[in-house]
Amino acid sequence: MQIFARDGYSNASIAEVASTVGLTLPGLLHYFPSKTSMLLAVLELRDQQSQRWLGQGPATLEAAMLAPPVPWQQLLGQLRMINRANAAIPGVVRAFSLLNTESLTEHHPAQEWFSRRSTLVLGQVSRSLHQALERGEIADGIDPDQIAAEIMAMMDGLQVLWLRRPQQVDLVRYFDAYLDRLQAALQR
Amino acid sequence: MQIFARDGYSNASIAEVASTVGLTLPGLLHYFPSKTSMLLAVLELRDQQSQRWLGQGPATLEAAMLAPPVPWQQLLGQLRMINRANAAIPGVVRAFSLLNTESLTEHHPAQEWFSRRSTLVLGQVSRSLHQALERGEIADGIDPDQIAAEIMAMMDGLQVLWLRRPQQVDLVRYFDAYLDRLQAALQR
DNA sequence: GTCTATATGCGGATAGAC
DNA sequence: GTCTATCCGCATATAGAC
Repeated sequence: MQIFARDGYSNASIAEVASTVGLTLPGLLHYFPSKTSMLLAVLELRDQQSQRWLGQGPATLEAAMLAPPVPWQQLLGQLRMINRANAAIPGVVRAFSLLNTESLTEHHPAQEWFSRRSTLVLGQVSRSLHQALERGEIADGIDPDQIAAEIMAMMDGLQVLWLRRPQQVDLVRYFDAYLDRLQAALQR
Repeated sequence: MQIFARDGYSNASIAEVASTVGLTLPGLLHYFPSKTSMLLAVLELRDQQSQRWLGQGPATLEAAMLAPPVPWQQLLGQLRMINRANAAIPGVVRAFSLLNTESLTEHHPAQEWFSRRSTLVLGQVSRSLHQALERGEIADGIDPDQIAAEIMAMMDGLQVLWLRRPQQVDLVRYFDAYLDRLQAALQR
């Protein structure tokens, strides 16, 4: 994770990972047979972490999509908490910001993972808002898909800007301010 | 630009650039003495393009920061137009999205360029809003720096999401919807 | 201005000893 | 389980002929 955070995936050298953990390259490759398998292990680690954050939710991502939607106020609260937690682990955020765009290239081993992640996040937010619409909890004319994409774009975009200018960009305060305004607009 | 758009910078091979334009590698290096110089040429090209978009504005970026701020409504209109233009050139957007995060790594040759770009964009938006505040054109309690970072994060974040899911994410409509709501909130 | 040939280095991965 | 030695490919860049 440290090396991927510093160099991204394709630019990282697993030989350096090996020496960092006090092994030679073949020694490390005994545990992870290829560079790709190392990356997938890191992504899997993140999946486990996410599940811990989201508490006692459904076990698999598919199950989460099938379960009844989370109330929208609660969901936005969860996103605030995730963002807050992210602000304390810039290395992890860095790794995933780099991997996120890097995985836009063809045949990238993390492509599936990020595609899946966006499907999940967009889907969850969209479904929550859709439910709120049906119940008349939020204003008509709201497009759940648009709002969902907006929120995800803001989270990821703010992270990149924060990584570039940590002194000027306050990740927590800025995201909260954005969500405050969004919530006010939705409720109207 | 094509090759950088497909592979990013460090992953791109200038030998492939050479063969794409019908040259051998040394033939290409006759014009661009190094890979880095090619990248800088691409960035410079983008600078020229930006200047054309922003019309008859100040010639240099420094001059733009010293000139009186653009009225905020007009500035947001310019951002809408830039976003609209971007939607027609996914290859360029792709190249710069990849380079943007890639340049977060140390010693990356595009680091300065993107750092400078963020300084400029954040500064311009922030100054416009600051002026509007002084004139009482927008609501008190607005933080110009926060709003500026928000807008830039949204532009860059939406681009990445759009590149990943072009079918689901409508770059123009989503950004306009976001700015509509932001403008309404500012004016209140 | 463009080429062939080459220098040089680093990358991931494997063979096989211990 | 970890090592040394090695293979192989691809990268940027250079030398020097034409």
